[in-house]
Amino acid sequence: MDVKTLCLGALTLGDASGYEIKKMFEEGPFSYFHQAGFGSIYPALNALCDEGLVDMCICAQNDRPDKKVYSITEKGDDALRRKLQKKPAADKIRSETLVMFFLADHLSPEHLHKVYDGYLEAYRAKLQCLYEVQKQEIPPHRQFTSGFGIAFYEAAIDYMENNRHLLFADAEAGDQEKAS
Amino acid sequence: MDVKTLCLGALTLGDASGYEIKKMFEEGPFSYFHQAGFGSIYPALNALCDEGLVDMCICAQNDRPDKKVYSITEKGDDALRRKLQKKPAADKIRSETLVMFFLADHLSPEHLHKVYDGYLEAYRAKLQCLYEVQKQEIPPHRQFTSGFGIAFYEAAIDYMENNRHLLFADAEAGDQEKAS
DNA sequence: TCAATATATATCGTATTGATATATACAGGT
DNA sequence: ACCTGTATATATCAATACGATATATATTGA
Repeated sequence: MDVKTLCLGALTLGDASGYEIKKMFEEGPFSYFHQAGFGSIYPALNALCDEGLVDMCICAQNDRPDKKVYSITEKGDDALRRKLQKKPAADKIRSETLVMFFLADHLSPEHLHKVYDGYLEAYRAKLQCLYEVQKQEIPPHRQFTSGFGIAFYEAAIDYMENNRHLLFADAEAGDQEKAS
Repeated sequence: MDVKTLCLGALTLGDASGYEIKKMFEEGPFSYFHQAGFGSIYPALNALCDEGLVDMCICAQNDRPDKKVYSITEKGDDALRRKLQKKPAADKIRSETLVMFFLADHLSPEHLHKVYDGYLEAYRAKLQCLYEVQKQEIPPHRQFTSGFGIAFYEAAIDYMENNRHLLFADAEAGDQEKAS
């Protein structure tokens, strides 16, 4: 699924600028199952415009820089439906933090603690974002999607809190030896 | 975290060929938190070899094609430790399936059912892989890591089974109208 | 014998990432 | 008044990664 398809999907929620689409991936409804950066969103929107799948109009703002607002066309909606009719690719997860946990014996205990604390905090923040999303009135299939994210984050936070000792077992064994 | 670092990390578990490293990402211990394809693994191993971070020896096999077995050097282990001492980037999840669920109103009910069934099945298979990993004798910090994956997959499967009705709510409302 | 599958490496065009540049506007400190 | 930092907003580009394809050997089952 390329960024062009993702942008079309984002625009089915309403007209938006490239910057606003980026925020949907950063802290909005898409944030826990996909992401895209400016370097792929802006070229994608330009390409979609050239293909007639979205319309663009420049919107002047008083208190902020001007923005380009995009809206999906009927042709764009058809193209999106065609692209979504395919078999989805397998999920791709890339967690540098879990790589570090997996190789914890190659990290200093201080760094490992910092990484653990930062990860828990990031997950709690993400969970709060999702609670906000689900407060709004949304159709059932999107309740399902944001509920999925909530279930995932809650399980992850719960697991981390209750199994902390496994991760720090080696370091704490070292501490005990020092103390005795 | 680039593929070179990931390959170094994989080689801390023991000597391996490029093909074997790929399998670690596909169904092995790395499979639920990172992935890499041949197109990045083979060039990465060649680069690591040129830099002296891994050694390579060609291993002739009777019943299979020859393979190139790589092993991490002391210099490679130092380089890995240095790279792991940095702050990890935020997790990146890309799930085409969840994009489809989010845009379920743009899918045919038949396709949506197929995608749902396929996703559940894939998650159950992944969970079985992780149960196998955890059966083996592994140090506590790696029990933590595979346990994290198990907690995630169990929560996801549980959520999907218990909230199915939300995803298919629109389609079933349509069915009821037809039936009445 | 033929087709399919698993093992094994390699390459290449395309797409994405991540960093950087540019610019406007507002808020807060000195 | 001036400087810094932050938020908004768009754009570009080199380095990297992806995904498809090609090639080759060996085993298994029809």
